[in-house]
Amino acid sequence: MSERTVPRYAVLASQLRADILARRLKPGDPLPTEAQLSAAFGVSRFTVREALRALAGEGLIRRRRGSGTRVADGRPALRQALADTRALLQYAAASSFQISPARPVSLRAPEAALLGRPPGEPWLHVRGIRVMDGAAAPIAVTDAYLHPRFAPVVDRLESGHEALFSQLARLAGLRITRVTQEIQAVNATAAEAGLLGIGRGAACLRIIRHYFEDGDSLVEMSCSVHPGERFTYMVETSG
Amino acid sequence: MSERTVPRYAVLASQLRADILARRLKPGDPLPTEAQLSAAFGVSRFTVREALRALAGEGLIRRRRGSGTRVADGRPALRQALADTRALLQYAAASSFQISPARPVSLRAPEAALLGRPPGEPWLHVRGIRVMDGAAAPIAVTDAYLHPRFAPVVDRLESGHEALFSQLARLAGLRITRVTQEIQAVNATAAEAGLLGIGRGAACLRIIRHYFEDGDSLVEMSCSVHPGERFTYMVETSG
DNA sequence: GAGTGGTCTAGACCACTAA
DNA sequence: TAGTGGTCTAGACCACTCT
Repeated sequence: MSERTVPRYAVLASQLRADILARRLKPGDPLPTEAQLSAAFGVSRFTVREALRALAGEGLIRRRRGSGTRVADGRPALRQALADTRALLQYAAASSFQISPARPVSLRAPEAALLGRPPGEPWLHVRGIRVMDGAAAPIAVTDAYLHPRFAPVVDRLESGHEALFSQLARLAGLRITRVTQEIQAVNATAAEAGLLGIGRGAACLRIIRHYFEDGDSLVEMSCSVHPGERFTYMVETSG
Repeated sequence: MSERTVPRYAVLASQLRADILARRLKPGDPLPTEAQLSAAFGVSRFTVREALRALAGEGLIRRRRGSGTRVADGRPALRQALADTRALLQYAAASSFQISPARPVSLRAPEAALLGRPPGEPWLHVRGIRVMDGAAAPIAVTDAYLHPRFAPVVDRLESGHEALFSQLARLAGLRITRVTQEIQAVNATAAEAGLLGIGRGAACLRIIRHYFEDGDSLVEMSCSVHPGERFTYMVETSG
């Protein structure tokens, strides 16, 4: 009765990730060596390395030849929060999202251009406001567009901590394999300024995301606007 | 008389990358299968996969189980330009950078806070303006801070297409292993607006980068300000 | 059913770090 | 010098796509 289709390296990575996020392994602490992990979990060194590669890609650990592997220091919160679709979930978990009821729209010219889609295309529109846990002012206003095929389930979408695409995964078997993001600086419009509680013209980060399913079909788009002074996007890369 | 210390997968990746960037392989074109590449280059499948993994990470190719590997479509220009330090070089190659002479500074309070360093710390400061090839208006004004140990060579830094850290690699054996980036939206100051030819208060992307060498020693920092309407930061992730 | 990429094993040698 | 992570080989089985 063993699990299937979830790779062993992913299981191992989740376990180590949980240890780090729960601070059972603290910043600076050494991880077991590859040989030790390999023996302890009864998997090959390849599998161990795949797991550690994932964690390194998320910025959670740091590796050095000859020296070893240690838990990365630095803020554990939003750092590299958007490294991959798994990490996107963690980001969503630290904030909550108040959404409006979904309604069908056909893209008008300006939003079509913004999203890079043909005008008139049908989508399901949801407007959401994101607030970090414990904070008062919102960190984003988001316009999300869902593929019309989700029409039967959009009424069951809920506000809260769970990301939209995660809810859709549960409700409709959606499986995102790729996300593109375009990040730009824009001056807040009057409407955005009102929603975010900032001055008109204040600098904002606008992040346009396109979510693709297996086989490159576009299933969700979103345009988020974050107040400049309340939001920093962090990326870390090694190579 | 073979090369050393440059891994075979990196050689293979460079070769395929060059084919793609030179459009000998066009968007949508299929790449040879892993087995074919393995046979053609006389390396194991592992080595082929490491090379392809690198290209996929840069957003240059797209892979699908059962289906094959194809050159990614979409703008080849700045997309995922900052995926890793190698790609950073390509980004620098498509633009040129006019720099001022380096001079020693000790960080004043505001810039120290911005860069996350203690006030008074000694660095070598270089101011640079970046212009895309063939364009008139600049896409960035950058303040770079180099580690004082580079003092003997900073006079040999040149304007042009080569990135600062790449020049330092050549001149002083620098080897960057990690880069962190913080991206924020800010309103242009009067000084920035003047340098960039935009209106005061226009939304700009500010990217603060920290460059680390082997062993986590900080060797370069930079703060770049890009006009919002001329610069988009793109990220693509799969998982 | 043939062929693709994804996962995984059991080895090996090497570059590098630290003691 | 002993031990680390980085590279690499030669296999294997599987999930998936395409026909």
